[in-house]
Amino acid sequence: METTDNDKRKCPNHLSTGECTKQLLPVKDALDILSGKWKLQIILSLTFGKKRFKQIQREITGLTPKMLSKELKELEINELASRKVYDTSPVTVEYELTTYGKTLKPLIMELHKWGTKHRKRIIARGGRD
Amino acid sequence: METTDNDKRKCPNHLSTGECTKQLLPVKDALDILSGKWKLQIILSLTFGKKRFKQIQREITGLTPKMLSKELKELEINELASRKVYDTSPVTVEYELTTYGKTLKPLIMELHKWGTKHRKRIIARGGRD
DNA sequence: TATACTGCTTTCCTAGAGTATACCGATATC
DNA sequence: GATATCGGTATACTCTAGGAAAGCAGTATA
Repeated sequence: METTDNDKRKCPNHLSTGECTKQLLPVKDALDILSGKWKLQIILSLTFGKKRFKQIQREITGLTPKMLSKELKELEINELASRKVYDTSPVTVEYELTTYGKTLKPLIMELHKWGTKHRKRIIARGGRD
Repeated sequence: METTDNDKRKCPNHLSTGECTKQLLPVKDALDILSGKWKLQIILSLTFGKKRFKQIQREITGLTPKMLSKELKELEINELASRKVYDTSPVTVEYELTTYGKTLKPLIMELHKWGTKHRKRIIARGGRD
């Protein structure tokens, strides 16, 4: 399936089609976990420290409890965030990035950096589209 | 709407709710453009050099012409990629990252780096879930 | 008694993301 | 004439991300 005639013909920079496809695999894996409208925003919110459910919801505009709950579950399953329940009065739940979740920081920071420049750009042109 | 009682109460690390929300804005903007299953994969593919339609499709497994066409249009609209048509025999079309599109490289590289580590992790546990 | 807060869950719904398949005109190859 | 390649478009369909709204148990406040 690799190094066929098809394979070597077009990709510049010494990369065959098959090699390019290989380069894409990790990106695909990352995207599987991180894609969607909310996940990276939630993770960014948690990089500032542990947070409660309502607090996260308050910070992220437009985020409904249903989505937040769903996304937090997925983050837990993928071991990016942890959930701690405290047996207090109306129950307190805290979410926090795991050690593994914290490895996403450089990525998030790049996203934030790029987003900041991009935001300036679209504002300079008077809004988007 | 900001600096109310609500505002200062819970966010640790000296960030009020409103400040956290502000930090999230650029990330939201970036996500608006980059989210989805294919866009970042296409951009990564183009960081290796200019490519033709079919070549991109060949590299990215599972990508249908309809989606590719749609995503490329959106990348064009957002000035991340450019499209050049050559008046050859059955017509040649080449896609390339714009200068602006190239500013995404560090982000893509972080994604690739994280994805690589993540991939090892999930493979080590024998698949995901 | 009524209202409001917390941390959710549940139900219902829709827009649009994504898939599958076929087709187009041109040109070239067999 | 049959087939293939290139850069798509058309049609039709599935599926799920995401939104709106209500509810629930427990506490508190009035």
